[in-house]
Amino acid sequence: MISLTQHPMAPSDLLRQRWEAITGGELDGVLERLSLNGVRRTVPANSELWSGLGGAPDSLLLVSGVVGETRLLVDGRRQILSLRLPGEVLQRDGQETLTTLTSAAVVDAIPLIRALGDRAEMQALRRAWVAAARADQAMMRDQIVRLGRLSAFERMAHLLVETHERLFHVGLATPSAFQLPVRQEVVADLLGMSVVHVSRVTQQLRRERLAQTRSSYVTLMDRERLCELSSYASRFAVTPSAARLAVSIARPQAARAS
Amino acid sequence: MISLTQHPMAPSDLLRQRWEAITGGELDGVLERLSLNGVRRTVPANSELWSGLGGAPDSLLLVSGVVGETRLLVDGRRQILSLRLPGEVLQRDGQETLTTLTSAAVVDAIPLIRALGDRAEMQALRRAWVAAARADQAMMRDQIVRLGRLSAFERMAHLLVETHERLFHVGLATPSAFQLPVRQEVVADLLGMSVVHVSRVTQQLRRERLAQTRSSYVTLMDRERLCELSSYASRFAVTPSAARLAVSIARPQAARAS
DNA sequence: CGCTCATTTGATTGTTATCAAAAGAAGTGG
DNA sequence: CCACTTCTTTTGATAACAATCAAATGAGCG
Repeated sequence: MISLTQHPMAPSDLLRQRWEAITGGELDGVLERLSLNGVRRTVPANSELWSGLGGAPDSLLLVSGVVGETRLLVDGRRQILSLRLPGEVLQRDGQETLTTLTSAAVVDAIPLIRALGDRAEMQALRRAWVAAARADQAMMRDQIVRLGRLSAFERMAHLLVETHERLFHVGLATPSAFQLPVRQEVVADLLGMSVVHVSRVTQQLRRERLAQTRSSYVTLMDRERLCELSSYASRFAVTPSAARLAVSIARPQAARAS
Repeated sequence: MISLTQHPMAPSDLLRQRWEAITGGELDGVLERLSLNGVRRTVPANSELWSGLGGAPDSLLLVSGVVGETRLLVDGRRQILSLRLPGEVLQRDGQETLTTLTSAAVVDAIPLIRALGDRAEMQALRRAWVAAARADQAMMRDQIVRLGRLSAFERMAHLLVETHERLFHVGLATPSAFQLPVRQEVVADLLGMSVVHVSRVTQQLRRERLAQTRSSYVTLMDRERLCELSSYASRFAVTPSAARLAVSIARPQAARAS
C-alpha cells in the first residue's frame, strides 16, 4: 500500500476516485481539464491550515496527509470533529479550525469551485459535488451516533472501518490494511476518550483478532465482524473502477491477464 | 410565552424571524410573497414524517411541534441526532428518519425552494438559505462536541441554553423560559445518556439554581452561568427585530408607549 | 548512548448505566 | 368525582465503564 503522506497520485485522480466512489458513476475527463495538478503546497504537522499557509485560497484539495477539524475548550479539552483525508476538499469556515495532524500537501481548489458555477456541461461535476457534501454530512452524523450511543470498543471499530473504506476508495489502502499515522492522543480526541483507554481498546481489538495496529499501520483482520459489532453502514457505492481495483488487488494475476 | 405546539404565528413570520436572527439582516417582504401560509398539515406525535404523511413534498417548513432526526441501532439503542424546532425547513434525505416527538404542524416549503432557484432578485433569500444551512451544520458540530467532550451535566446545560436561544429567536420563548414538551427519554437519546441520569442531572440543575423544569416548562434561572459552564457560544447575531422583541418582553409598558 | 516522546501497565477513583421498585401524573371509564 | 390503568419520573442500590494518576516500558532520533 502507498504512503498516506507521500504518494505519487495526481490530485485530480484522487478527487475522481473519491467522487466516483460516492456517486457510483464515472466522471471521466472532466476533472483532468481543471488544472488541479498545479502548485502543491506542503504544510508541516500540527499547524493551523489557513494561518499557517500565508495567502492560501479559501478552498483547498487535500492531496496527502491527515487533517483534523478541531475545537478547543477553554480548559484545554479538545474535540476533533472529523478527520479529513486525501481527496477531500477543505473549505475555510469561520467557526472551525483545521489542523494538520501529519505533514500534509494541498493544491488550490479554486478552479474546481469556479467550474461548479459554470453554466456549461459541468452537470456531472455539480452532481458529484452535491453528493460529496451529502457524504460529508452523513459522516458527521455517524460521528454523532458513535459518540452518543456506541461504547469505546464499538467506537474504535467503527472508526477503523470507516477510515479504511475512505482510504480504500482513493487507492490508499489494500483490501484489509491502511496507514493511520496519528498518535493515539488524536484518536482519543476524535472519539471522546482518554489516551490510556485508546491504548487498552487497541489491545483488546488485537487480542480478539479483529484489528491489529503496528506503528501507524492498521490491519483489519476481521472486517466483517468489525462492521457488525459497530453497526457500520457503508457510505459508498460500488463503482466500476472500485470493482476493478478490488479485483486487481485480490487476484493480481487475473487482472493482469484480462 | 406561546405554546410550542399551538401558536398563532404565520409560517412566513416564523421563517423570517429565524433567518433574520441567523443572518443579522432584514428580509422584509420577500417571504410574505411566497405563499407559505397555505395548507397546514398536522402530524400526530411519534410518527415518521415522510411515511406518515401521504404524498408530502420533499421540503416542509416546520410550523409547530418538535421533530427529531433519529437513528436506530439494531439492538434498540436510539440516537437523536438533532432536534428540529418551529421555523426550520425539513428536507427529505434517504439516510435519516425524521420523527415527530410531539404533535406537529408543517406547510409545504416547495415554493420557497423554487424561489431560491429563481434568477430574479432572490439574492437576499439565497444568502439567508446558505446562512441557515451553515447554522445547521454548526449545530451539528456543537452536538459532536457535546457528546464527545462535555460531561452529562454540561451537556444538559448546553442543550437548554441552545434550545432556549433557538426558540427565543422565533418568538417562542421569553428571555428566560421556554417550553420543551418532550419526555426525559428523548433528552436522554439526544444527549447519549440514560433516562435515569437525565432525571438526576435535571434535579442537580434545579438544586444549584441554574435551571428549573416543571412539566415541560424550562426556566433558565442563571443563563450566564449555564453558558459559561457548558462553553456555549451563540450562533445568532443580534438583529434589529430581535432587539425590539427583547425590549418589548423585558419592559412591556415601554414598548407599548413607544 | 542518552534524550525525548509515545505507549503500555497497574491501581484507584469517578461517572454513568442498569436494575428494581416506589411515587407521581395523566388519562379512562364507570 | 373516583377508582383504575398506564405512563413517566424519581429514588436507592449496585455494577460497568472509562478517566485519572503514577510509573515503567518501548520507539525514534541526534
